Amino acid sequence: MSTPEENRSLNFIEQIIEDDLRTGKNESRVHTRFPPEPNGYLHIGHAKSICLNFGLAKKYNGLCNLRFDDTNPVKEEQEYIDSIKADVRWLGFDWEDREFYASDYFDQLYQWALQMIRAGQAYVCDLAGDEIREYRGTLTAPGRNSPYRDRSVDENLDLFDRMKDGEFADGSRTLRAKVDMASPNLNMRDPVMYRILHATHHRSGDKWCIYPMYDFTHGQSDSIERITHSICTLEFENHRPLYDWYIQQLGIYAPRQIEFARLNLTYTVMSKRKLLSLVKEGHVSGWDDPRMPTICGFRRRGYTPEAIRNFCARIGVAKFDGVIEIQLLEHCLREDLNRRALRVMGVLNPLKVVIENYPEGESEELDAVNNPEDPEAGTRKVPFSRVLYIEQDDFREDPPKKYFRLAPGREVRLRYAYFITCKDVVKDPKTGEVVELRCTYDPATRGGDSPDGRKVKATLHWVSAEHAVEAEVRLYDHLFTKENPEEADEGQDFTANLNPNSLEVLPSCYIEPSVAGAAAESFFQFERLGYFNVDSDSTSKKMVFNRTVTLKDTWAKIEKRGQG
RNA sequence: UGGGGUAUAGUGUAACGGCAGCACGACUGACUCUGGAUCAGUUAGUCUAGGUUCAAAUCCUAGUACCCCAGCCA
Repeated sequence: MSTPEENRSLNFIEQIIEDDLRTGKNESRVHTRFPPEPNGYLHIGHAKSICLNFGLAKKYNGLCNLRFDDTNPVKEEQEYIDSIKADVRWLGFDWEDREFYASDYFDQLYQWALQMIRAGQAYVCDLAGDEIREYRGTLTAPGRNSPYRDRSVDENLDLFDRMKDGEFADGSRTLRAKVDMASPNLNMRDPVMYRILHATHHRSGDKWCIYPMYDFTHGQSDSIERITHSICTLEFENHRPLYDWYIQQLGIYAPRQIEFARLNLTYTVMSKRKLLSLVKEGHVSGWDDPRMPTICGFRRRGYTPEAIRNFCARIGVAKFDGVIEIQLLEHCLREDLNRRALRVMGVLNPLKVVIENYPEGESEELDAVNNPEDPEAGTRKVPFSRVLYIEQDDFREDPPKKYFRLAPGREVRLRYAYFITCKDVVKDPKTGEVVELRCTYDPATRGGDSPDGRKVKATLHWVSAEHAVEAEVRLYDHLFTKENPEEADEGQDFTANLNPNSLEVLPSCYIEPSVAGAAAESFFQFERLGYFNVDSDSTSKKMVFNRTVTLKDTWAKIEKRGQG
């Protein structure tokens, strides 16, 4: 038995594995697998499973397979297989040559079905779908045996053969395991092993018109691949007795199924069915819409694989079915991006600033550091001239208490440039809106420090109007307004909780010229505005940036507190 | 009136009969050419009721709450 010291900080799966390793089970091998059904794109919940399965294999010097659980041809497509492989790779995992398909086991599975028929453990059932349901009984009442349960082996063999040969219509017959119609576990009440499906499979084509069910496939696939620990989510707990039963009847290598709680995140949904409907009903632009919790959605949004992997490591693995706050994921991203994102200056909502005492038609270049946290990131030149843009939020005509930024008569620093003082405010005569600031600069403060030791309370980011890159910026908010959109009001569609303000497009933003030509999916922190990612999917002529995540905004907090 | 699971600060996760710890969040303060970051600090927890024990989150008993299962989906 294990001692507490050895087990400290291991999750429950690691404890099982280490116990197995100690007792020499499975020849002391660790072999896991990630087994998606190719019927949709991978989401952040799959990332948890991927990190777990590949992570465990790596930690214990084992292997992890990629296996497509493709036993239902009507839902599966090659497009999904391709996206799944791309997403797993992007996350940073490698299945090497171990890319498997349950459909490659169809022949073997068929032989095993024959073996069970011969052993009197399986029979062809002529009951229709609703009849099977009726015979199954309910949660509290036992089921009844099918009238076809006692067919002879020969008749079963003959019928099953003819099922395979396409003699019968979809739904007219099934192959069922003879287990126990009175079992309290409904999965054991003579589960269907094979159904008739005259459908073209994305890989095996029209070779088969009968397809094995999940339960008759998964454990055997694990067994064939000699998986030691078959890790799946909690809803399969009720299937474990069947998983074990098939393997025992067949007398084949027995992997161990272990269940853990799937990931739930606040302000989003995770079920493939719901994500599919968001795509199909046009609530989002596609599976890779930056608001989607899909892996490719997060990628386009500007999440890094490192951040997602780190997130998966932090949330841990347990059997408690809870909900993780999205703030933790955002924290992991900020943590990563803060280290690596280049800082550039950008203005989302421009306010024109004219430096009255700066000569017209002239400009100069100033040195700016690329990342204050990383000296190796170096410096760059930023052009300065008479007409600039600053952020509208950085000026208040009538500043509230504790507001340190620009206001009439006030002096602030333009980052890496000069101290400026606001002398005058120009308003639109019709709307009264502030449209321009007239300022003066102090040439002695070049670079951002005053030789006389004068201090300013705020530092603003800015861009030179004539040099700036015009860009389109997309600001994203949570996809749903509710923390748990699944808990929609009784009978209400979950889409009722979609956030109508989840996407805001700012068409006329100005970014300093150093970003020009930046590669897609590179990221920046626009000083104080958040982290941004160059969008790879842009059809606009301008550069398009997605805001990946905001910085923590202390001013918003101060303001809020003032009101409260 | 069935079966299978799960309960530890707001959230997630440790502690495996011996000081309830960590992270995120929230709140204070320091520092700062980003009101960011960083640093320091504060906050807050064992589902309930009994029992065993010198000692219980942990073992026992009885409850309670929540999740999953009646697809020819996975």
